Amino acid sequence: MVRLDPGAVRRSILDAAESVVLRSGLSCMTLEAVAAEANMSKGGLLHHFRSKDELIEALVTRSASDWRNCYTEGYEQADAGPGRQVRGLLHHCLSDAKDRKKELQRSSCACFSALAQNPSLIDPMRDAYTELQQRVENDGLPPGVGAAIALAIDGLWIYWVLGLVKVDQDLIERVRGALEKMLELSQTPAWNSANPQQPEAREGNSHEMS
Amino acid sequence: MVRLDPGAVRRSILDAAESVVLRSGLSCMTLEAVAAEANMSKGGLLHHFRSKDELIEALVTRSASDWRNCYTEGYEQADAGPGRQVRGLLHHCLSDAKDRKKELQRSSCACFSALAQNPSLIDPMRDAYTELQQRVENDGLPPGVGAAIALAIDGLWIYWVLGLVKVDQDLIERVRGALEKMLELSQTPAWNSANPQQPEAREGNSHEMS
DNA sequence: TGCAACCGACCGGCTGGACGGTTTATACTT
DNA sequence: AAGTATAAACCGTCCAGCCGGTCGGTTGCA
Repeated sequence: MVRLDPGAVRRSILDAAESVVLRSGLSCMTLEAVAAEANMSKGGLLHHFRSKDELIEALVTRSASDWRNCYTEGYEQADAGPGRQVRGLLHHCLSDAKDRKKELQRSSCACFSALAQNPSLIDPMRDAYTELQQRVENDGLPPGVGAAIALAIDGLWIYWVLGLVKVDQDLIERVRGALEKMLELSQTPAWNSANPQQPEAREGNSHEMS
Repeated sequence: MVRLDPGAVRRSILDAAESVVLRSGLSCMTLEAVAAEANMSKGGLLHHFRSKDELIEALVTRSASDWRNCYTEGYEQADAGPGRQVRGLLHHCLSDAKDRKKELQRSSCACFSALAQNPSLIDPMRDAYTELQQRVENDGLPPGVGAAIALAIDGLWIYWVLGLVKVDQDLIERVRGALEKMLELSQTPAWNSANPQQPEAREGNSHEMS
């Protein structure tokens, strides 16, 4: 048995926890179950995570950082110019990179479940999403376009993660096609001459949804 | 004390359960806590729901039916013609009908949490979303457009429900504006002449995300 | 009288966590 | 090289609290 670096054990425990959640749901994510999945005893597990809450927190943190990596990678791989982040998302998140996506799905799914259990741990996740929102707003596109595209991608993603609709490759391609056309047209004069029905005079409330 | 119709008690219990989940998270949704919130004893609660699972199932079912009502109402209120369902969504789901939205948020949030506990209860929710997906695909718009708009709206909705980003009225308006322009342009020749980067030759895999 | 609504005490199983002990690997000493 | 010290990693048992669910009883409307 080769000595692993300390982080590796923690990672393998987190993997185990995700497996348990994915297989049987959050209510089955007991310390014992996680320990068994990680091939160790509960005592050993508690040596690495001082409490169940700490384990859950680590789960969320890792998932947030995975997500952050995902969209920054997408950004870096996209050509420079307006809409770089959005193009990165479209290519990176709707691509066929099966394995990485599987991993992200695992972690996202477990993370959402964990957050349901303890909503106060949402901060790292919110930070990641808020950062993406800002990146996309400052992407050199007309207002709302980047946000709309990012939202659609996230919607698709969450549908998939939660199993709310069957997300097949056809749906992905149709959506991707529509979003790409939107992206392209948003950079032509046609976009600004478009005349969506007048937003009826907004009454002065500035209430926020949340 | 006026005699309430039997459904009313069940509804008030469901309301109580949602309140508990919203206030303290799923892990605090014990029968005792729900009963207390509903001003009755645990025994009384169990008289109306034979088990906790039955309570959760009712929570999910009600939330799914609320959601279904939301988008069918939107449809009915929209003018006939292509994109009716999508326009209904845009108007209905991104509108200022604060109260109804608050209610929907409550039920959605609690429902998602409950689903984390027992994923096998997802069916009614999936049915509602799948139906919407179909309605939107058969809405007389170019392929993908309706789906993309519905997804963006849902993404926004889920962001808000889960508290993943701060969804303020400005963001809503920007997104709504972009989606409405997309909707309009999708019905002009400019849409079909748009030439999104060729989807690279699809390899023959037809794997689905889920 | 009957029946539905409701109460609250109780039970048993589960689970998080504490804890004392054991193994294993590295560091230090001679 | 051999012995020894030290600490980290890990184990398995135990306990106490919690929580879902049961059940016998009570109330109050029809």
